[in-house]
Amino acid sequence: MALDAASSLIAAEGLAGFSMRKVAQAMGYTVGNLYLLFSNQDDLLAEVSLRTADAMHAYLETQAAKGKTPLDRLQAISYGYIAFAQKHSFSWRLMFEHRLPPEQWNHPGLDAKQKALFEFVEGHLEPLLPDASPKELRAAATALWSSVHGLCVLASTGKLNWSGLKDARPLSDLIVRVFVAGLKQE
Amino acid sequence: MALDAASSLIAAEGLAGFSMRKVAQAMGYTVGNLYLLFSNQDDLLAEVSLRTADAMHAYLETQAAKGKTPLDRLQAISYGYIAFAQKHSFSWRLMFEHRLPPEQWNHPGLDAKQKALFEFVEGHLEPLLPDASPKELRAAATALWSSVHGLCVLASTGKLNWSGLKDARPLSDLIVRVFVAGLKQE
DNA sequence: GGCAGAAATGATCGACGTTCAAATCGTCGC
DNA sequence: GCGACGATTTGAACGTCGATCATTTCTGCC
Repeated sequence: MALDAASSLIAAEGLAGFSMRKVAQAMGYTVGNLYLLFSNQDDLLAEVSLRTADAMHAYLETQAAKGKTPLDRLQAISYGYIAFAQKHSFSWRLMFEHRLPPEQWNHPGLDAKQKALFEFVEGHLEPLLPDASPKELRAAATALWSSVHGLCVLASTGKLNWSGLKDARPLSDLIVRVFVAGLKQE
Repeated sequence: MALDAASSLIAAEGLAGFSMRKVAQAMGYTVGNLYLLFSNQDDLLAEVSLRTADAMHAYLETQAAKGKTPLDRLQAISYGYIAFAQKHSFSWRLMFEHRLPPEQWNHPGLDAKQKALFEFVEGHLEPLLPDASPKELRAAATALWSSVHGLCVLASTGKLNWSGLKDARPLSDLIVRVFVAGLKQE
């Protein structure tokens, strides 16, 4: 329930408006108590990120199921990613803006989530590349998903506003379509 | 020289280790003085980001000049981007991790730099797409550069470590090559 | 009721961004 | 040399933050 309060606060105010005191107040406890549940603020935020990652992954699964062809599914996943990032903007951004102190960069949970997400994409890319080796497939999935992620990042931070491109979805379509077409040709 | 001190501090300790007091101490002044030069911390950091953007742009120009063919040049630019992000990791990350308060999202300087960077890529993509309309060209350049950026972001935050892919450059090559190949086919 | 162990508290610390009255400095006329 | 006045610089003060931990409060059991 500390996690509930923290997630709500992040969703409402973002990382900038977040504080341990606000979380404590929202859950009806005092600050000291939070440090009995989490070792520090980073720890709490990492748990919130984990939650968001789970929710996003589940959402992407439902979106992927809507596609008829493999290419449809990849595009549905990309759309879902963009939609999730826009709808839960603060929570989504937390996953990337909250940088753990480097000594625990290899957070076991977060690493596993990252891996699961990439493998999820890999699974949907595989039918389109029947002749690819596992290594090639992994590289292709990583490259494709990094691309979609980059688009999402720039769109969600307003760094594409300078051009008239206010909707990221056509660009997402372009990336997936062109990337898959180029890959088949390799 | 306030900017020099601030840039050095960011380069050395990153956004997490940054404080107005440290900047003041590094330049031999006291904190109050900084607020006569910059309206607040966000303002100072925005100026540091601007500097970094300029330095990066200049560096990418030199890298682009090394390529013989248009495709070579695009790949050289991508390599340069990755190299810059790795070499000046903290400074580069500042440009994206430092999120301005939303009321001044349209910082005139930063927007101009963003635009210049994308148009720079656009200029190098153009020879490869002689038949594209200006709108198609812009979309293609935006998509391509977002992709390279996404790869760079994930690589620089260690979020690709789960797979064995420790070097981002092969993936950069893959993205540029496959993307251009797919585009030609559109 | 009394008591031990668990649970929760909140005063306290140092550091942060930011402000602004006060102190210091530089440069004139005399 | 002196005084004076504007420009420059200071650093104490305010409120908030993450984090700590001695103290208090609660809970279940005899």
